Amino acid sequence: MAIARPTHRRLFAVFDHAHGHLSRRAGAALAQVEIKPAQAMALVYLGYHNGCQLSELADGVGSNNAAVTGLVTRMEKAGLVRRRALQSDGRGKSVHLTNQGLLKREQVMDTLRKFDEKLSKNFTDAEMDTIYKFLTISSHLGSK
Amino acid sequence: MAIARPTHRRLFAVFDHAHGHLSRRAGAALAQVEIKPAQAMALVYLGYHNGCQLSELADGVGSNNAAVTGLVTRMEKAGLVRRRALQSDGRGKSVHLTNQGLLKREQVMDTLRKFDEKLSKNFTDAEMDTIYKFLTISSHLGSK
DNA sequence: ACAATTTAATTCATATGTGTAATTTCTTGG
DNA sequence: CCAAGAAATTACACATATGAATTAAATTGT
Repeated sequence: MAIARPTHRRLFAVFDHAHGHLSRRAGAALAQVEIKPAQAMALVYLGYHNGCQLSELADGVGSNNAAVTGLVTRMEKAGLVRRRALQSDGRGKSVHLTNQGLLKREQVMDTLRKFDEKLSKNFTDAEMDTIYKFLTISSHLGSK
Repeated sequence: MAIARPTHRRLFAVFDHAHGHLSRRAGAALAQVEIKPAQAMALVYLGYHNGCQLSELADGVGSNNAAVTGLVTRMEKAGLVRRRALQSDGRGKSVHLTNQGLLKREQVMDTLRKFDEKLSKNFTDAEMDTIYKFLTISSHLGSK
């Protein structure tokens, strides 16, 4: 057999392609609750780690510090979160959900729950475990 | 069992998180051949569909028409591709790899091949089939 | 204590993606 | 042929991501 493991070829290209389409679909769904995907992801993460620092949020949403600075600034302007200086470390700042941010997060969670169901409904539990494992490992290949 | 299919929860969030990290890693690898991920994806696609129209390229890289206009403009400026008017349809334009673009594409393919190998080495063929199926289906949930 | 290093956040220039509107060019029904 | 609609591309405003450089604050080695 001359062609080995053909389905494994161009894995990143296929992954990136899928992300482009999925991200657009998710964006359309999230537009119904008037929020952009990046801000929605930040809201979801903050629900589990409210009051974390900007750096942690950056890693939590798969982004970097520079991107999160702008993201949090826009979200602050929209009244979804607010920064607070750390007493323990003069360099760091923590990010906190406002009441409005909490409310928006619930709408986001509802929207994403439906979206996730559509995404996973054609797969068995075992298959989803494999997919989840792949995504998790990919996130930690070189977190730095 | 109160908690059903826990690993399936927050699927899109996990996917987006993984893409963020992977994309950064790929960007670092591709920086060695001095090209950005989006342009690299376009080069890869054009290798298989040289001379296609902008619209087809947009779908091929999981993006949209407006994004591709700017992308092709930057790539044209970099000497990697060039636009050509269609004789058959005055509205459309086709995109063609230059010799420089072809050369760059080979470097990109080498870089991505190594990257893909790292990504897939912890999975069996059967698991990769599942992952590939998930990514492919995700791309076609609602292409438009 | 102090200089060198490290770390957190920011700023900047640039690249990229998205929706909406405008432009130009087909295509089609009357 | 002409008006209406559809299609391909572009223009525009804005949100987002990245690397590099900057600033301020903490840490470390001596």
